[in-house]
Amino acid sequence: MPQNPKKNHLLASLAGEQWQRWQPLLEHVEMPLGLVLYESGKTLSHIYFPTTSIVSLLYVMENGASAEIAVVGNDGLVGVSLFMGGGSTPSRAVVQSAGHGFRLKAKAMKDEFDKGCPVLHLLLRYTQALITQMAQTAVCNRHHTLDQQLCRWLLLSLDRLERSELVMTQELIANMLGVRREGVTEGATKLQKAGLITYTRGRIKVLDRPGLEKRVCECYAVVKKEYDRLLPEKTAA
Amino acid sequence: MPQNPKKNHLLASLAGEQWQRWQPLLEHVEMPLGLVLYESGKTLSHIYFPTTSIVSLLYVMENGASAEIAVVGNDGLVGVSLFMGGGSTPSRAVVQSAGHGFRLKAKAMKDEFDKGCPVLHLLLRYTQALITQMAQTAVCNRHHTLDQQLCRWLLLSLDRLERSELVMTQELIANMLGVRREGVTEGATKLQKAGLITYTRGRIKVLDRPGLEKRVCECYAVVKKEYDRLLPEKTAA
DNA sequence: CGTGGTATGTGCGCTATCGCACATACCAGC
DNA sequence: GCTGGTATGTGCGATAGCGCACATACCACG
Repeated sequence: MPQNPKKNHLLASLAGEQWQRWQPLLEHVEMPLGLVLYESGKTLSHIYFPTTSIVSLLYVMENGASAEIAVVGNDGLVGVSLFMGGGSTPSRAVVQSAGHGFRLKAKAMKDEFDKGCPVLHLLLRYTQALITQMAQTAVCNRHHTLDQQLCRWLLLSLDRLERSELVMTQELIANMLGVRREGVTEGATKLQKAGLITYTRGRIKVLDRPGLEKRVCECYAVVKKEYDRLLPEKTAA
Repeated sequence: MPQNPKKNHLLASLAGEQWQRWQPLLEHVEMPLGLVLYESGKTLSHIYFPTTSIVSLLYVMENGASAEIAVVGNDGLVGVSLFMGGGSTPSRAVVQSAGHGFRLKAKAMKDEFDKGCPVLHLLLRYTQALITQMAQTAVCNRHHTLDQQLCRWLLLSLDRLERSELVMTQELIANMLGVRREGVTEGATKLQKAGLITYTRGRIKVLDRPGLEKRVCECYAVVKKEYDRLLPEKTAA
């Protein structure tokens, strides 16, 4: 049942009276592959809480090339700029793995945030975790090989879904990582030959997660550790 | 007089009663080259407001290589994790250009933040601007040439100082950009030959700022625009 | 059961950057 | 004014990833 908001870890950690207030405001939404939740520079109308979907925050360059800045799944929310005060960002949010989620009207969100301490602190801690993911993306882009980045990306995505299978073409992954499609093919072939994954026409199944973790660069662990530290409720769930 | 806290744009935009409360809490500090304001993972004791110095947030990898995640100067503050709730981050903050600044005790800062709306919103908007800088660093690392990144770095640093001269060896710049020192030498030589800068043993003087802006990638403008949008007080100052 | 479109595999020359090894050039202090 | 240390310039082979051009393979739909 994708209709359960509590599948989102942030929503899951809302308690008592807070939850009573939010529950009626949450609107269940389907999130098909490719749906754009917000466009660069546009004011956000809603804030999204993915449950069974994954959303990429990505920057699209003038020449059309792109690069992913961060991934958001059932661990978080899309649209921090709403409560951070900017109302928009220079990035785009696109559904990268189809599924479901919930959303909250911008105004309702902002009122809630300004009102009070419990949510405020939770949301800010989440934002800090997201900052870490962005920072680490920058580092990884600079220093690590395509193979390592592919592993990082797979693991980050897996952590944000319940399944061990991703519906995702190599072309799409290449857009996210900001590399050539052929490069992803090569990397994926290596992983396949090593028996870590199998994939067929847009479906990647992870067979050996520990194997991926052995190949990934330190960036993955840094991000994971920081999410666990800042959002311990999630780990418990 | 580097003793004037109002040289920092965030402090400058504090008004009336708010400012009255903060002023006595601010401690003037000298910030020599290489000073580490906080270490990866360590709890912050103070929050820093640079006035005439520049601080780099940088991630140091296991193998010792590094990459800059963002630059902070008189436009902002070092230590957002304090009010974001984490208290630490996986990055290090190092003084990259010697100068002065002010600091505030962690506890005082946190109390102020929790207390109230006016500062809270200012600080969050600043944090969002910082997020943009990080995101753009990731993009730039992925897609742009060393030459372009060098221009971006010079411009970002210049914007955060009052002078048009940077005290900075090529070795240091290389650490920030996460590239080889020789690469910086090459890039800098090109800029020198083009008459855009002159430099001698750790001193870079910018002769032709518009020239740099012509060479830089879009990343610089994206970041600048977002800072201006989110922190309009600064532009006025 | 063929057919067209999408997804994946592979080869090849090109370029930016790396890693390393030096050559020079500048400055400070004796 | 020499000398040692730091900063900068340069050359060269190695390589990861790019751009492009195709070859194949799979699936959906008629």
